Amino acid sequence: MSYPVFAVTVDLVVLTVRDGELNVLLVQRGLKPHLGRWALPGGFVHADEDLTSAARRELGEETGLEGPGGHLEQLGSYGDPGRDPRGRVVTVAYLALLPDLPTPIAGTDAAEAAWKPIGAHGLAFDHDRILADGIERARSKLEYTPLATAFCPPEFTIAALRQVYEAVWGEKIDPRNFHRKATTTPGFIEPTGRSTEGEPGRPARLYRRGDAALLNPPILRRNHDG
Amino acid sequence: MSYPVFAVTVDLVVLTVRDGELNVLLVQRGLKPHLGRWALPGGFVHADEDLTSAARRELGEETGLEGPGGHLEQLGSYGDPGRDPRGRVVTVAYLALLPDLPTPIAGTDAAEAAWKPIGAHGLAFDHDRILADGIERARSKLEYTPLATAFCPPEFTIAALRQVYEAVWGEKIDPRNFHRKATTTPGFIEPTGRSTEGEPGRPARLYRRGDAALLNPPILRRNHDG
DNA sequence: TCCTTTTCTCGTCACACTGACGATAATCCA
DNA sequence: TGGATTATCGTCAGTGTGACGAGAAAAGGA
Repeated sequence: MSYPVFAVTVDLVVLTVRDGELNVLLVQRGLKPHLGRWALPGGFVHADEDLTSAARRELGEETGLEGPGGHLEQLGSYGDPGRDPRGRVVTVAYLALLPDLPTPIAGTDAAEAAWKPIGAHGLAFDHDRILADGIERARSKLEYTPLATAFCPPEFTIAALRQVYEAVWGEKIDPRNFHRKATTTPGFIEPTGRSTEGEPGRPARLYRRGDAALLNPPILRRNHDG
Repeated sequence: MSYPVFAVTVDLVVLTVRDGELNVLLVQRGLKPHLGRWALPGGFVHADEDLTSAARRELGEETGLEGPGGHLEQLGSYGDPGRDPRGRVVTVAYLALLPDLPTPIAGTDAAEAAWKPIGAHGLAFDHDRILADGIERARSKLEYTPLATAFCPPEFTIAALRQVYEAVWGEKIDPRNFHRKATTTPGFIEPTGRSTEGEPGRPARLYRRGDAALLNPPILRRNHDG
């Protein structure tokens, strides 16, 4: 039996919230093709490596951290002929949601790595589309899952959680209604008993993520026809 | 630059509703490996072929029909080393939802093709897991999208639409509440003006799918902790 | 024809959830 | 000490939903 030969890569859409804004991890390519252009971090899947393991390895190489917290899931595969001038390359994209981390480190084949606000970048390959798909997946998952906590450190305030929603969705949310929603949705968050100190305003109680896999009822965006 | 070499296949989770039961299209393998075992239909991606095009081609070869109606979307990729004894094979799984069709035709490399009720099959490769993922995707999508109409012919009654939900979710739904929900959710279905004839009971109005991409508000299952 | 059965369609009611917003509590800072 | 700031709790009207009653419109049998 004969069949076409492919190369397989993983590419990562790594999202975090910095200063109330949704950011994506990009690398400046240090190799051809698209040398010097910004792209999603990624690389070839090794010969005896699981797809998810490859994604985790790349994530560790690019961020230097895969510690507790955070979230990694498969986003989808992209394999148009001609998407990579080197030949027939199928990429399996993964979506990672991380709490705000120190500055990323450049990988071996990247000249530079940096957090960038989401928006119009002219990324290499078909990475603009992959990024758009990842953002839409994140926006959607915040509605039905407790994944917003993946953007937060292990202990967080309800206000910090609300700011995650506001950053990812790009819309303001009433703090009082969100507080009620977060505290009454079963399994979403659990109180730790501790509170913040030294911050302006009334101290806020600290929570950790709950054990629910789905939010019931969900937290729905106002208007999204997409 | 050197990197590992892969083969890429597409596999299809083709679902339909027959006699009030959710069915999946399976083929009996006519080639090694796993000769004689049931498996999801699929095949290798051609040298100059888009992933989605490959999925559509395989769907046409297996069902003999890709006419109007129905739905096809990418489900996910599976690439564990060792999932295929022939070597390193990554498969891109697609989910297809179709109205009840005539008996499928066996493809070139399949001994037989048949609709089977979903349940415990000992499928070839990792197809049991892919099938489970596809079913869960379908169940979830029925909540937030008008995709239940993909299981129906171009014109259908509200009762037929409700039976799709009941078959996919495996739970009974109150006909009166579902009727209210289906008729008041904007963009879900549109009346055609026609009605059924010759069936027992009061004639039912016929509808066609609306133009909404998302159901707002969604139609939520009762209890699903998954 | 008349009655029963079947299924569709419309209504009602209580309850839960949500958005809008007021009010109070608890801290920091000048 | 007083003002600014933020967190937390309450209230209330509007909306959506589950449970259920009841009428409408056909087929089929006595």
